[in-house]
Amino acid sequence: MTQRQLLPCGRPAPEVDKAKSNKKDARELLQKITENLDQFVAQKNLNRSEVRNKILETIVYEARHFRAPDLLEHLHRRYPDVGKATLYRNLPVLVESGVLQEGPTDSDGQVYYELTEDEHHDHIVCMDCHKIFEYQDDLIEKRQEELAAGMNFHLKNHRHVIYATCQYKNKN
Amino acid sequence: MTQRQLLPCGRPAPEVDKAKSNKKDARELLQKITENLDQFVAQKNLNRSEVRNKILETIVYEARHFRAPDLLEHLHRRYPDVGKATLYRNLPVLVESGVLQEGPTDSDGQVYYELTEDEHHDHIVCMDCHKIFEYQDDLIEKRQEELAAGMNFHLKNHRHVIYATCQYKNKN
DNA sequence: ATGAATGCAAAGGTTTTGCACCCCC
DNA sequence: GGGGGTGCAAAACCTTTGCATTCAT
Repeated sequence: MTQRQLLPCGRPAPEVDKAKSNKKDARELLQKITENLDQFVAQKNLNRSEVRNKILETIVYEARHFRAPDLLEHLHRRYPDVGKATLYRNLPVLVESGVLQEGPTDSDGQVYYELTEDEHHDHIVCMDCHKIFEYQDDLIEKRQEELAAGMNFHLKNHRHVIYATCQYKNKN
Repeated sequence: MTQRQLLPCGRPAPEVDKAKSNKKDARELLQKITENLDQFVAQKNLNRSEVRNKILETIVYEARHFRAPDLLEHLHRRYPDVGKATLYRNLPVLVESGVLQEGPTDSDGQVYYELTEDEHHDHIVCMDCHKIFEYQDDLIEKRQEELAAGMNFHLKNHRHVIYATCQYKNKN
């Protein structure tokens, strides 16, 4: 079981930055998800688009775990000329293509997106101090595949969030 | 492992209505969550409020599983004079008090609330036909308690959603 | 040439906030 | 009396949509 810490809004806490660099190298990751997207685009007879690549790039370099408005902000810093409507029109495409998935909501109901190709992890959030930790447990991973199979479903994805209180009593 | 079906928006499918009547009797449930809320209110030195009781009542009788705007609509049908700001101001209180919890998001990212005191269940949603099934699995329930304990967290709650495709190939 | 993708601005919907008033303790 | 709690209206915020234009194939 592994564990590492994120700040409430999903940004990595300072001590996790090292862990972040352990993630797939950004260039490699970007290339992989670009391929995935291209494949989806081809299959659906859509057109390739430069803006979508800018969005992918921004996600990989700035916000692997984000809410739509956050990504919009990052995107505008990198590419001020991209319209927000375009981002909002593309998010569902990225989800459909499997590049993105919805991540956990924080304790205030905000929906996050995250890269599917990034390391898989689940989340445990502290209801007192609102810190978000990541963990990964093979037993649960395995069990839910059995469950889905038992219900005649083909498991595609899942989200597991534990709400709890941690031992550090720093409220808010 | 139990399973029953909800419509995409979380409303019970017709054949589940029977199951719904198996739930805790509404009056009893309302009383219980009212007590829970009262306790929270006392502990936090808040004031009791008639409007909050109206909200609880509406939740129990109209919408045990809802998005904020849905609840607002129900509330206004029962109590047209309650301001929407009041509802939005009270939702976080109800979550903090433990009466409500965030439910699963549907595949379009909408956040739902649900009664904590209602039967516990997790959700499996079909990414093709968007049906939502409920299930409950003791092994996973137990395992995540161990996990939380192992991380020195005190487990309060959790959410587990499986995204999958079901065997019925009825897209949309 | 055709359908997809885009930017802009406007619209739509949801949630929050300021303020005056009221109510609970 | 003081600090919640409330309703109203306005504001803020997020997301979607219409439309004219540009782009990819």
